[in-house]
Amino acid sequence: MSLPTLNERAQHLLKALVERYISEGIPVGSRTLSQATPFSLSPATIRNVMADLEELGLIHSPHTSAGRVPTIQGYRLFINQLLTMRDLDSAQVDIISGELRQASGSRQHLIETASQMLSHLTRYAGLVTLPRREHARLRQIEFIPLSSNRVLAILVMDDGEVQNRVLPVSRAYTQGELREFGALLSERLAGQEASRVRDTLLAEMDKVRSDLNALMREAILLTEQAMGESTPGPSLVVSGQSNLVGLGDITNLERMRRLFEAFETKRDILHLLDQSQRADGVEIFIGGESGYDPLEECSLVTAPYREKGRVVGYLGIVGPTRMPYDQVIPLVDITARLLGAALNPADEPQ
Amino acid sequence: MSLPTLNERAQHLLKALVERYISEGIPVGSRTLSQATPFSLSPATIRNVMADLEELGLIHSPHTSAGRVPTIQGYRLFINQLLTMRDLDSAQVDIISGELRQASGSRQHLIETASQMLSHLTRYAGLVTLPRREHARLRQIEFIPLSSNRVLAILVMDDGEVQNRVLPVSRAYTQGELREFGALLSERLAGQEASRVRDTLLAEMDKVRSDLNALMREAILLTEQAMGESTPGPSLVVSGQSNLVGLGDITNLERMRRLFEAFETKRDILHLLDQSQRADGVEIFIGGESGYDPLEECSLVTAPYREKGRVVGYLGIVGPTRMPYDQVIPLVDITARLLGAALNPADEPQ
DNA sequence: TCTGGCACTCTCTCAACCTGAGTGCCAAGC
DNA sequence: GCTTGGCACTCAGGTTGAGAGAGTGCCAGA
Repeated sequence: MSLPTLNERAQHLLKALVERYISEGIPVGSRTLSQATPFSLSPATIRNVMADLEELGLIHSPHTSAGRVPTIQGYRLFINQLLTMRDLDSAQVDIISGELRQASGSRQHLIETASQMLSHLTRYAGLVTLPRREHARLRQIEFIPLSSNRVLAILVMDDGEVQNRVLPVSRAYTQGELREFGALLSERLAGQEASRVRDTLLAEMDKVRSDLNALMREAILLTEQAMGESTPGPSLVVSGQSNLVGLGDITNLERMRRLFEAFETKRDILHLLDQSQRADGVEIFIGGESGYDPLEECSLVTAPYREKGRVVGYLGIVGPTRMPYDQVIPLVDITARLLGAALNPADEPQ
Repeated sequence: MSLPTLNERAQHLLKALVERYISEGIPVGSRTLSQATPFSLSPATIRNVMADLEELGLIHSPHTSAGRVPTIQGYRLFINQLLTMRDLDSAQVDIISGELRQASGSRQHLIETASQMLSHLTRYAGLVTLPRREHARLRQIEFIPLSSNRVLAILVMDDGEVQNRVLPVSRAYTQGELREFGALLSERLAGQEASRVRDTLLAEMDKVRSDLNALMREAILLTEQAMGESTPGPSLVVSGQSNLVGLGDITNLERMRRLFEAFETKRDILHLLDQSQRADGVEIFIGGESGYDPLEECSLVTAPYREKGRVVGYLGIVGPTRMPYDQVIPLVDITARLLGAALNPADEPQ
């Protein structure tokens, strides 16, 4: 699957062809290309080069008398070697950072805003995964009685995230009892990373099992349960899906249905994003490269975003394979950076 | 806009025609209808009746040599006067109540499950509004310091709902100070309905303004702010949108795009559901009856659901106008009832 | 190695035509 | 007066064939 090496002329022609096809959306013929390129080659010469490119699997004809269209490999070579990025529109950057600043009150809101920015500015579908919480530290745990057999557990994380859950319990507890458990557990667990809390709790149970009274045991179970089902909501925020409806490139209706189904299910796309962590920056899956069938006629442009230097999530867009990569790639890149910046709250400004 | 009254024969024929059209999806001709009806009338006679029905605006021909199709008014009359409901599949009822029981741990999860049930069982899009919280009572307020200029406010409601929000503050507060505010406010406000908390707070401020210290004032503002932006997330849960993609009836691609946009925006659909409160039970908007353009070629079947006897939200489905109402209506109805039952947690079982 | 020329292929569009389905209307029958 | 069979008419949809347009492949010559 390695990309072939091309001489300068072939590179130039492939670049011109892909750019032309991206902007016009119709197969590019030799005549068109001969006019669009500064080499001033005749259409016939160009045809020869195109025949070579076709043999290499970089372009192909939909039919005999149509022009040429880039294949997935053609796009891949174009993006890897030939693409010249467009400068970012500074107005766009201002919009993104402004909106993100406004939303910085709530993590959830921040993620949603980032997703919307991506979809609005690209006119495709925007994706953002919720930031991973495994490195967040526990600050406090509280239990509040709701009724004789239901207790509300509240977990407060160091960064202000709150998780809560109603737990069924086997007997009634007083407010005092529950407050005491909360204080006890908070003391033991505060400052620990959430991902380790479970282990600590289990170890604790082993260590002191004999003199552990039933209440403590129950409290530990409660906490574990509350930690376990971390984020109940969706862990992927999709927006602007409707942008993909009339996109023309996606002709087959059944295929479109499956694409939307994928957006609803979220699981597979999330998995895909999680796997894209090979690269440090923007990563691109063209057409079937992702190996995920519903995205067959789409491209996925993703980037990781960071909190305190650690990658905690991914964002990106899904659009047609025929997409102005030179604009979209920088946009996804900058959005990831700005989201990262917005996630690290500026304590003590000035 | 009042519906015409029909003689028995016309009613019978209209009913047969609508049922036939709903099941087959192609315009119904006089010949077909003559075979399908027990009256044993000749096609010619039926043509006469159909001409009358057309004159009344209940059916119409797509073109000269096609059969007849119900108009919106035809559907309306059919639903209001002619429809005989199908008995509910008891297996379906079991599925719904089972899934809802499993999800009863979290309100959010419950709502999402209900929406998914609706979409799975109808094969259309399911909608559920989040339950209105205005009658929930406040149980407790807490403030937790996050950093020198950010405080986390947590509101716990009587039913176990928790809302939280990071608030920017102008100076650092100690944990003790904040705990004290929380206790004070909790005492004043506990047991009040959330919708009145704001007023109470304002009155309180007026009453004791002179000797109110800066901290108290700030705490009140904090609380108000936290109450104000009640539910930050979406207040409508949509699922199974992708079911509507290949639906055939929705031919126009642009129309479909706008339908999906409507699902994303949510606001207008939410508004529509809120306005459907005239009726006590299931309500149906056929095609353009809703007055909302993106739903032009769709029908909306909704029902309110209750908590403690009070209507707190709406659920329903969006599908094509040509829809098996006899099955969908009972399904929406029972789902609303079961959701209501699941929302009222059975304290002290046995 | 590049170029012009030429035959060839294929899609797309348009118009003409045919068929099948269903209607509207009319006159005859019960 | 309602019902029925008959008949002419209309229209959508499928098929066919011709023509235009675009682009290619290949070849011979510069």
